[in-house]
Amino acid sequence: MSDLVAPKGTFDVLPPDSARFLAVRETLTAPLRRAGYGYVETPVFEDTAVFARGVGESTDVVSKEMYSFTDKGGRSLTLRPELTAGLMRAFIEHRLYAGALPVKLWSVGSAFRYERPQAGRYRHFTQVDVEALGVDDPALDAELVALADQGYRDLGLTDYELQLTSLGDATCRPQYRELLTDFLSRLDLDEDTRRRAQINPLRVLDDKRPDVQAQLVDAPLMVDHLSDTTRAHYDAVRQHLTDLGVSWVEAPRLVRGLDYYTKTTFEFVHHRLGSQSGIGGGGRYDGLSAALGGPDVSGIGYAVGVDRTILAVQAEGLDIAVEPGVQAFVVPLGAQAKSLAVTIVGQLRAAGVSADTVYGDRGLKGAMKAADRSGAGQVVVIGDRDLAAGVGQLKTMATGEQVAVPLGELVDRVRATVLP
RNA sequence: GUGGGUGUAGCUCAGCUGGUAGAGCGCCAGGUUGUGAUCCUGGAUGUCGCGGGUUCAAGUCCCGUCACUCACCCCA
Repeated sequence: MSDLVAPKGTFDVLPPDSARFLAVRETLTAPLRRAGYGYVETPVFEDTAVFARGVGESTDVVSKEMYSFTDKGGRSLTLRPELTAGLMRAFIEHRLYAGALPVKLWSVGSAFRYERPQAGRYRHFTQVDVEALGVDDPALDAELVALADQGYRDLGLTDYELQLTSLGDATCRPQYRELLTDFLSRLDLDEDTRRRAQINPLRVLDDKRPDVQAQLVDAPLMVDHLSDTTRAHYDAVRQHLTDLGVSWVEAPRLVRGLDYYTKTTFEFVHHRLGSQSGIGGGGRYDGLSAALGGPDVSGIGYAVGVDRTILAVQAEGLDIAVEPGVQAFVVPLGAQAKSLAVTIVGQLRAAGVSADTVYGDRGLKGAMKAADRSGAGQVVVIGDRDLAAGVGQLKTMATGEQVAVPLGELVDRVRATVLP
């Protein structure tokens, strides 16, 4: 084998599995298009400052997981570790905030983080990203959450839950943070955790270790210390979700690793995925636009991990999008028939029928085997004997029946049989 | 960054206490010089992850290394 392999933590998506990848991406994004969200593409790399200022210097993502490099012009660029900051940068750069609000956008694409690979965690992964910018309305929070949920349900997923909480805002979070810091300072924690408590005390709350959790049972929770406006916002979001028929569980210890989240915060957790169980998540962010030099507007968004969602689909045994193959196949015998076969295949395709033929030297048996594998229901066999008679043999694979059809009528006949 | 497991054919894996590499599936061909999916027969494909050591002899034992994988951490 060659010593050239896909980089650590990356993988290739190949047929037939790639059909599942396309189908999942399509199903997850269809609800967004139905809800009036517009498609956006932004660069895969951005000025490093977009993420440093947007995602937050204190986050693990920025402080140790970014693929940053200096280009030949001396610019510091970074492969995007998530899509939200780049979309927000575009929102500001093109002054979309000056138009009708909210601005509803979606995107899908690659993101990169330098992490230790694990089940469901890759250095290159694909996210569907959705943002509704410029309006702070709990109904909009609920819409986004419901759209994410709809995507999962359309895939047939059932063994997951929506975890929901509120992270407060600029007025109540600092107060709560002090309370929590004070509480944590009295606990018996290892040095790593202590350091984490200083950088972002909220993150200690979702530590998975039992001994840590045991100490946290009496920890103060953000939801108990929300300001009146934040409380009202959160209550309204939950009421809207109920009205939309979306179920959730309260997750007062839910934390997000990105600094910009405020108020509504949520995560979809799948139950059969091992430790990387979050298949999507997001929340509202009040400070992100301003942090990137834009106007002080609020926004809400979420990201769905396409790769993890595929793992969830497989874990639930949902057989999505088996490769359909082609509808028709042409088997030529001899050089003369071969050029006719190429022509017929071209005509079939132009007529909207998916079709294929054999390439390379194959005997009839091998060619029929290829026809079988192609999934074609209708197979045209043309040999010298048929050419002399001016016909092709049209075979229905399921029944084995075969009839002679005049060459001039073959394409129409196949199309009539195959297309509704 | 820390810890556990695993590396043998395209895939899934077997290979006992060291004796010179196998099965099933898949692929190709023949049986059927004009017919697939079944059946029968045959064939191709391996630096046994890599490097070093012990030994007459290493897939097997020892050391190192890399990769994959799972968990912590982190998060989609």
